[in-house]
Amino acid sequence: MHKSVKTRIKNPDLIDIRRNQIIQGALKVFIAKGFHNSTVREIADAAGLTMGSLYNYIRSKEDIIFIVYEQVTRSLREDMKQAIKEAGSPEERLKAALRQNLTTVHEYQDVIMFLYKESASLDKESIRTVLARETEYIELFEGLLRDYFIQKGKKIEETRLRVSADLLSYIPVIMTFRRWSLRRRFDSMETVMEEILNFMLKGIEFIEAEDGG
Amino acid sequence: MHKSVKTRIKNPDLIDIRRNQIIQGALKVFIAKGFHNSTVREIADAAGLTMGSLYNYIRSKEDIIFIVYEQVTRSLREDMKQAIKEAGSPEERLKAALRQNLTTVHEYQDVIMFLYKESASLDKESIRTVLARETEYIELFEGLLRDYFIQKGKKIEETRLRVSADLLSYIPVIMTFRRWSLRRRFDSMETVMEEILNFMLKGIEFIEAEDGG
Amino acid sequence: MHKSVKTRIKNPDLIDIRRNQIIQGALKVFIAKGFHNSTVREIADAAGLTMGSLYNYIRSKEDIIFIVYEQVTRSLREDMKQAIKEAGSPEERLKAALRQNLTTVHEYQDVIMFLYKESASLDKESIRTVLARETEYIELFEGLLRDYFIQKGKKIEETRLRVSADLLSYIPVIMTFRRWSLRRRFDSMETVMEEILNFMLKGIEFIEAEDGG
Amino acid sequence: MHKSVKTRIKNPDLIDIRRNQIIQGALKVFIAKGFHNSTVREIADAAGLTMGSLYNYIRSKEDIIFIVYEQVTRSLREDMKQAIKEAGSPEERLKAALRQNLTTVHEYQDVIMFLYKESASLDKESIRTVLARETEYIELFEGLLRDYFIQKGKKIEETRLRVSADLLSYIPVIMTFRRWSLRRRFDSMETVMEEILNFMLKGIEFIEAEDGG
DNA sequence: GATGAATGAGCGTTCATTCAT
DNA sequence: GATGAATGAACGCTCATTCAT
Repeated sequence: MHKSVKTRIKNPDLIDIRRNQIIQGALKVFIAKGFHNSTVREIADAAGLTMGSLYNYIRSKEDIIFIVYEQVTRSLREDMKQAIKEAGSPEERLKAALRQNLTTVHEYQDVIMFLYKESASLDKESIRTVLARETEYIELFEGLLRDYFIQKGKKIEETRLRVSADLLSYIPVIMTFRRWSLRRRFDSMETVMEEILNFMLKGIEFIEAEDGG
Repeated sequence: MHKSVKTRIKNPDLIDIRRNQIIQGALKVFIAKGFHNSTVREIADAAGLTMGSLYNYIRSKEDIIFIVYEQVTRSLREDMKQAIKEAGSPEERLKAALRQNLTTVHEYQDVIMFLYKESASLDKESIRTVLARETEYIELFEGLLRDYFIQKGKKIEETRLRVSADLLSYIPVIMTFRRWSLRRRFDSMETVMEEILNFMLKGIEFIEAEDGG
Repeated sequence: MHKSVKTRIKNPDLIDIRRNQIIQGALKVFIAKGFHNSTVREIADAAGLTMGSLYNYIRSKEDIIFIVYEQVTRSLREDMKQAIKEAGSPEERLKAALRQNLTTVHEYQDVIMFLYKESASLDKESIRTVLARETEYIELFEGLLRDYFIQKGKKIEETRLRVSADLLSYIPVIMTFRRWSLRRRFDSMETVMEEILNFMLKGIEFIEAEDGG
Repeated sequence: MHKSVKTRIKNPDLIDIRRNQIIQGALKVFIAKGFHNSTVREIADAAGLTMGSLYNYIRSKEDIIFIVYEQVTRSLREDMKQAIKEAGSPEERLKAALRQNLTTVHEYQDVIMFLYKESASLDKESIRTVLARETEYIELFEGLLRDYFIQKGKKIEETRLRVSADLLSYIPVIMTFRRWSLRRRFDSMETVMEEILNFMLKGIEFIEAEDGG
């Protein structure tokens, strides 16, 4: 499962157990203080491991952030695939994806925030891996948009479609970056999310001038 | 000018000169290596100051990031005000603002990226200050949207208007966060920017189904 | 056989088997990286043992270097005794010893180097044991020199004889300490060895002004 | 003076003062415990510096051993040059060099021992530098031997001459490696040194069968 | 007001050793 | 008698901050 990061431990089940401890603990600490302000000791504590034991399962602090990224992005991808699978028509599938993205981003704001802020803390090779996963995610939206336009009999503009895929996957993240302000300025985040969904749907010409949520 | 950060120095002109040196130097270093990987020594060198002298104008490393934030966000706000001032009708003003936002974000990608990634390095009080400035910026968009809708004679939906203001000011930042991916997938960033602009305009019902750039 | 280092294991045959594994593995690792840069884990791996098993046969890392010293110096002594046994007259025996010493040192340069460099890593008591073995070796040369001088009918100068014994056994080691330099400056090590032999023979007045090798 | 090792300090006089403190302190610690068993903290203490201050003058623990090597070998070279300068004829100069080498090695046994044992602890580049210095030293002996043979009108055998240079510079070191044994077995080290000198002189055919010291 | 050497707490990491299974 | 995960003290090193000059 977590094969790409080398370990001194031989028992693969134990590796999974401990790595999950590490991921949970690290995520808590990283969210609270950011990668650079988190010490390995804190992470070990949060993971319920001793320093020495932690280092039996990773080789460096950077390995920790990498396995956290791996796990979180995998989990997000799987949630998304699950959400789509349950929908029927291309239109429903696209809408389901947009909703899923919104609710996931909302639900895991802290984690999402962490992902965006600390990507620079990954080493070169890890960044490549993570970007590849991100691209997968975007391409999923591309596919959904393509299917939708085909079904609608609309002409597909490649550039527009691909830019839209980027925008659609990212726009919900704005909620995360502006959350302090949004919470103060709006009664419920659900309303905000509806408005964002509308904005996105209009943006891709889904709806022509329907009014509201 | 830079009064909010305490200093040991009496001569106010000197304070401004030195603070600007610090800001320019620090920005260069921060963009290259991030806040945590930049040492105060490097910042001092980049600013053309000695360690001791630097500490005559700031009290801590965190002061540095704060004055950089202050300066950069002020500069962005001023550029925006300038851009709007030159436009005529509410519609032109809004469009000018959207374009200005896009081009500024594009031009100062590194700086924008730095602003977003390192906000966690600001202390509580600084964050409050910076968020207040950000809110000013958003409110500027709110005003432009309001004027535009009034002129158009459209009914103003408060929530939608305010969410849109958030989205419009932040969507261009997507370019920054996804730049590596976008550069690889698109021939020119100008095309991408046009598509983003279209997406935003549609999002706020500016255009009804025009097709293209 | 390896009784002096305490062990938890009862079966003496197994002790010998495992100790030999340890010695062979450790020697390989020590030669490659030196004592301090070798980890017990590496030694265990090289010996084909697990960490836990290794510690059933030694009590500490220092025990390992000690049993390696024991084994290597015993082996060198036995080779020397063998070489002498085969020679006839005192003169032949002395020359055989000098040649054997030279070729052994040449052949086992890495091991010899290790012995000299890492002696400081032995604990006080081990050093005493090892030095005693070394003295045996020197005394062997003393005996050979004494026999030779008696046969020659020469007056024996005790001090000179004993100092010579030290010099004769150690001069070949110069090859080891200066090997990089010697390799660069001379075509063949065989020539160098001949010259060293000549030098030693002259030093003990063996040869009076013969010229060459 | 100590230019080759980078430092954060600007005042060159201070660099020399502190580096000398470091060298003296480090040498004490290294001699007592060897390079690997010495901690940087111990070295800092022995040098009368704090950890942080020490690291203002060197960049790594390996830098410390390098500047120690530099200083010690320079000092040995200078002593040797001084000793030769004062002698007259080639014969006298050669003898002076041999004596100087013997007495220096005797006097600085601990330091010499350290030099020979810990050369492996130098990094690649430092080893090159140190070996170059060593070669200088050997070549000095080569030159003295050459002058001597020319003066004597003897035919010069290149290989023999060069091997002899190696042997002559190194043989005294045997005293250092065997010191515990020698001290026990001989009344005075002066006698031992005389015998070694004789051995060397005979080895290079200086003396033909004179008897004794 | 400028200088830059000094400080020391705290970081990431290693590894000899133990001991429950 | 073998296994290998757990341990934690100690290592080399960094760097924001201070302060005598």
